[in-house]
Amino acid sequence: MKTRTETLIDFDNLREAAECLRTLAHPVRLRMVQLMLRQDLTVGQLAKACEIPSHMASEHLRMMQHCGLLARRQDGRRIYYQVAEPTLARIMECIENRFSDNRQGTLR
Amino acid sequence: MKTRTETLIDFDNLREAAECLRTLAHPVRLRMVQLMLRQDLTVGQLAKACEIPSHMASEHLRMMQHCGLLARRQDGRRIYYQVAEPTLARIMECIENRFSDNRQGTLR
DNA sequence: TTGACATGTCGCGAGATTTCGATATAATGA
DNA sequence: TCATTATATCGAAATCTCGCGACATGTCAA
Repeated sequence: MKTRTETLIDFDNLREAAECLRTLAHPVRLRMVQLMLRQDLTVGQLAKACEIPSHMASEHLRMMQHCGLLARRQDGRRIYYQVAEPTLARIMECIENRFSDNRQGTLR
Repeated sequence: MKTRTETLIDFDNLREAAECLRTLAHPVRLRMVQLMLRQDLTVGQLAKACEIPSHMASEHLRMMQHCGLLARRQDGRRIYYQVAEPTLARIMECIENRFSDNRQGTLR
């Protein structure tokens, strides 16, 4: 049986969690995660979908890989990134539920 | 039946989602949310629990209220904040599962 | 080997965020 | 009213982030 304080995260882990969230907290990176959860895409395809130059897409993806959210796979000169952290899919579900336009008006 | 593109959030909403996540993405604010999900606490109590001066607690709380995550209730000169966004509880569950120390080693 | 393509790295300047002390407001009790 | 307590606001300094152009690397096809 778990007490509630067992799930109080210690401060070092909170710092790490905050870093991951801060990395995720960018409109382009959120879109990229949404796309990656739906299909396998290269850096260039993700860049095009987000309407940014591919060298900037590369940087966003590197940031997310760096904090463990993404994994990288190479195929020739194409690089594919995919979601590596299962929790991320669940968090995106929450966000999609809350921020999709086709929702029954709660807040705002 | 939903197609997947129905849940692709438009860019304005992504910006808003990113702002909420950025607001959440701070170790002290994460701790505060954890505490508020467990019990009703005043600004001063939250400040003490987080070992920060209460005027800084006040500022963190204001930020979270500003983007709709918290609600504010006054009782005399005490102010109580509480989680107003149901999604936040679900996101914190995800984070607690992923970052609690008593977990079966997945990443890292 | 050469050229083109795909991705990654570097460093800059503008702007945002964090932390903090000082000060302000507002409610309470003596 | 006056002092005290609880919370909030302001403004400055240090630090971090964003978007970008310029350049670098690595892979392939001819």
